Amino acid sequence: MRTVNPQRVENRRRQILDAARFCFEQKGFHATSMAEICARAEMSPGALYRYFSSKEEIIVAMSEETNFQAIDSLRTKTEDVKNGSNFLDAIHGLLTEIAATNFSKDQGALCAESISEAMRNIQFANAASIAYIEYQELFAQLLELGKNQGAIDEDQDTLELAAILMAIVDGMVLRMAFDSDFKSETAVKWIGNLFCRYLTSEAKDYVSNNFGKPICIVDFKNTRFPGGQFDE
Amino acid sequence: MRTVNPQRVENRRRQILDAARFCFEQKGFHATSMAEICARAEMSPGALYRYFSSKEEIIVAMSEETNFQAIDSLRTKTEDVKNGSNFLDAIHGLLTEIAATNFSKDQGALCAESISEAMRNIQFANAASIAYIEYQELFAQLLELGKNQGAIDEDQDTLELAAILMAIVDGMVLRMAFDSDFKSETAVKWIGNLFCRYLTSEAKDYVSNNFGKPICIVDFKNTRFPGGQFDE
DNA sequence: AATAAGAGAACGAACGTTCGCTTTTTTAAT
DNA sequence: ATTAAAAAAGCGAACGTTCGTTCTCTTATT
Repeated sequence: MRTVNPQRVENRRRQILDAARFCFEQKGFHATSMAEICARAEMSPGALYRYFSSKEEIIVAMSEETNFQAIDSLRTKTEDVKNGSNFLDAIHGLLTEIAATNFSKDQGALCAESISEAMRNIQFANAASIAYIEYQELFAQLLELGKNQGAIDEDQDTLELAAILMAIVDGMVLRMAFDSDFKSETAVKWIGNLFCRYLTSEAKDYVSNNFGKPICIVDFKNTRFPGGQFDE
Repeated sequence: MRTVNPQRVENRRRQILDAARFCFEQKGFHATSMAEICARAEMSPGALYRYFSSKEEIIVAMSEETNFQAIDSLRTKTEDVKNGSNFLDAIHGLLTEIAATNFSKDQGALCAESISEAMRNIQFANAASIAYIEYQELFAQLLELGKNQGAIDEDQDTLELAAILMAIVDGMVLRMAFDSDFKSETAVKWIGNLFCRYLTSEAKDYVSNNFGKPICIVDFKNTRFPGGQFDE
């Protein structure tokens, strides 16, 4: 009597999710057929359906994975600041990371389709909604730490500010999908620029004193922001 | 010998586009079947296909119509400022209009799906791209007029600023689709808030002097911005 | 009479999923 | 160690459904 091998199951699921992500990024959820995922995963439909019971389940699993990674990264940053790191460093690092993983045509397209999907698919919407709220609350926590360090005005509603900044990042991501002239560097520069406009005058002074540029045109990409340069 | 009646053709196309828009807003492009559009337009497939040769053609036509309307509205606003209207009034009016026509769950969903569609459908992408660039250039013109009125810093790249503001509005629209707690009023308030952060100190003084609030928490919705209140 | 306009059944392709069968692997008895 | 049983794993053709589109026939209009 043969028993299931959990490790093999895990490997197979990994293989399928990787294949699915590859396809979805290039063609989107609906334009990707199961046959294409099977081909990429080097697996027959019969085999694939042993590990996921539907296409929808694959979409949801892949998205949950993405969400989890984003939240995990933000959590790390927040912990760092709790443990004494500089708030502006953390923001800078976060933005760098977001730019690296999300600021591309493919990610923009996937992001757009995820939002469409959330509108039509209740299971997907729930997963996304939970992740969104968790991210927002964590981000608000980080901004709150920014307040403690005197970088953000006391009277800002950090939860709302978090939501707005997230929406802005999304807007940039989507614009990137849509307009190939809209570059990652432009988005990073402007997110830095407008974020700086929400800094306290103390935080602005700190940046100005260190880098000798008026804060209103500070450029995360081309000036040295506390914490160093963008790689590449 | 019977002749084609151009008026009837126009009416029929109108009927189809209205039906399509209704369906697309609720269910999206791909989830809406031709049968549903036919039902809503009270027309058989045979009849419908006399006026549009494919579903794609309907999608493109509907989107072009939307784009044209948005551009036309912006053009009017820009002309007004050219003819001596106050720049901040125009921005306020524009935002009011955008909020009324785009800040809803359905519009957000449609916007997301349009971006997805543009990624996969070259014809759609071209139409959207042309419209986007036209909108951006017009908006930059308007911002340039804002410079002339001393409301925006001389050294701002208005074309880039236009792109960023458009991306931000898109981000809000999409967030609204996704998160039912994210209200139109919140989006309007914050767009106003952050727009104000790009105003010159003269423009800020103008707002402060008239409304006695520090510009950094100015609220387009709850304070009287030059040009009046939001309806409803 | 001629043809535009419309109706609706039917077609055909695409696609997610299933099903019957084969192969591989594990287990346990010899 | 060998082997046979049992079930897991895998394969791929086929199924059933959905849906965009077409085709034929009828009706309306000039």
